[in-house]
Amino acid sequence: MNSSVLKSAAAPARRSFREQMHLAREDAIVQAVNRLLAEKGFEAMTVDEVAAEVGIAKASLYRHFPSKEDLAAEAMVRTLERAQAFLDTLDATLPPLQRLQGAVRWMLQVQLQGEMPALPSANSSLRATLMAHRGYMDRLMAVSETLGGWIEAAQAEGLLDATLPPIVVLYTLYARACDPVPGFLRSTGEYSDEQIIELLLRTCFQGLAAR
Amino acid sequence: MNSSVLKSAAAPARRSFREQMHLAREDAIVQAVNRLLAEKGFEAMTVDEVAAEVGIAKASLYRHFPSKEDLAAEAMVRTLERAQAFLDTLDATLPPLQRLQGAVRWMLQVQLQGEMPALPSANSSLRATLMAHRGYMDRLMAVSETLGGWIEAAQAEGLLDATLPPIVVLYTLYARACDPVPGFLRSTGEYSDEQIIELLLRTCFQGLAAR
DNA sequence: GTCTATAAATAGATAGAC
DNA sequence: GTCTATCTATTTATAGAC
Repeated sequence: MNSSVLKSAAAPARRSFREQMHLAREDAIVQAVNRLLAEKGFEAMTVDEVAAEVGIAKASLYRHFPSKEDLAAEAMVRTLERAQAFLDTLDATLPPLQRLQGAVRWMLQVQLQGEMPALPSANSSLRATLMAHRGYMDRLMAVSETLGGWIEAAQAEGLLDATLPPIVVLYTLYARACDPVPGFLRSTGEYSDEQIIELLLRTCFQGLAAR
Repeated sequence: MNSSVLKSAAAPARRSFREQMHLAREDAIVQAVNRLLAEKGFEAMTVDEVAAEVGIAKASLYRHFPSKEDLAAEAMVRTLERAQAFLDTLDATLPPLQRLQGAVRWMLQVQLQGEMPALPSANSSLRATLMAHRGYMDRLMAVSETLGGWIEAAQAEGLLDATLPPIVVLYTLYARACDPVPGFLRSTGEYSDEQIIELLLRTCFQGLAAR
């Protein structure tokens, strides 16, 4: 056997394997960040906790991500990608209003599973980082355009209140991702997660007033 | 003149003056805390910032309050007292549904004025402090009972969705105090505060779906 | 790339003079 | 009661050996 043949055949495979390991590790990191962001928010989450949860040294974390802000931004990006992927499965299979309800249902499920990273509060250091983060903003725009199209379609069909500006509807839907009500309801122990989601969908789309 | 007479006459007045100064200072402290809690939340707010905003040394702050948690708890208590005082002005003057809407309107106004302290996120160190804080819990119960009575009355009148558990309605109303939508809408520059409040009242009570 | 060890900055809280 | 100065713990981030 020619060693150069071996090399040319094995080298790509080994690099691919390494890359997969690398990606798998980064995935574990981002998952831990996601969970901690959901549990306690950006300010209260510490890099030490992330490292401990992943099971690696803190210095190793900084080989993967340059800062705590970038760590959080990456978690946000992954969540937006998950969201877009889910929206794509809904697209064109249902009437627009039901697609919007499906989107809210998904957000509530992810939140109740403890995997929805908390939005940065008004003046967080994270907010500036995110606004300047190209990957984040691009994906946020993509999701917003998908939802925005559904909103206008649902309004055109007369099923969604057409007197509400679409931006108001969009923000109201987004806000379900960090709604404290699901957590409060769960802490009462009175309702299952499925019941909580159905209740929230009703208050969101039908409102509190009698119909 | 008998000095003991002078003393007995003057001493209470001087102590009252001192007490007023004391209360005025504590009020300034709590106001600063309130503003900072609204702006950046408990974790991101630092005691140094509070001291700087009040214009006193940090050590002086700790003569008034034993810890950062107590500082925040006192701000919460004051806000609950303001809320209860406002609710009392509404009581028995309007139908229950309009009283509930008035309560939400008040919360949104206070929030837009930057005076609504942010609720503690799920696992905040503040949460444990608050749950054990007698003054806070008492006032929270009082507000909840007032609102709870109105909710049941509005449901009995058939104006509020009677198929929703009252606790769900109560939590949904409370959540308006930390709703991120008003801030997002304001940042677009498209709407006045009054318009934002009316839009939020509509989405809250009428829902997003067409009627 | 991972680790241990440590820097550098900042947090909450306190000591002690006045 | 207020101040300056400081303590102690914790945080983000890095250096340098392997």
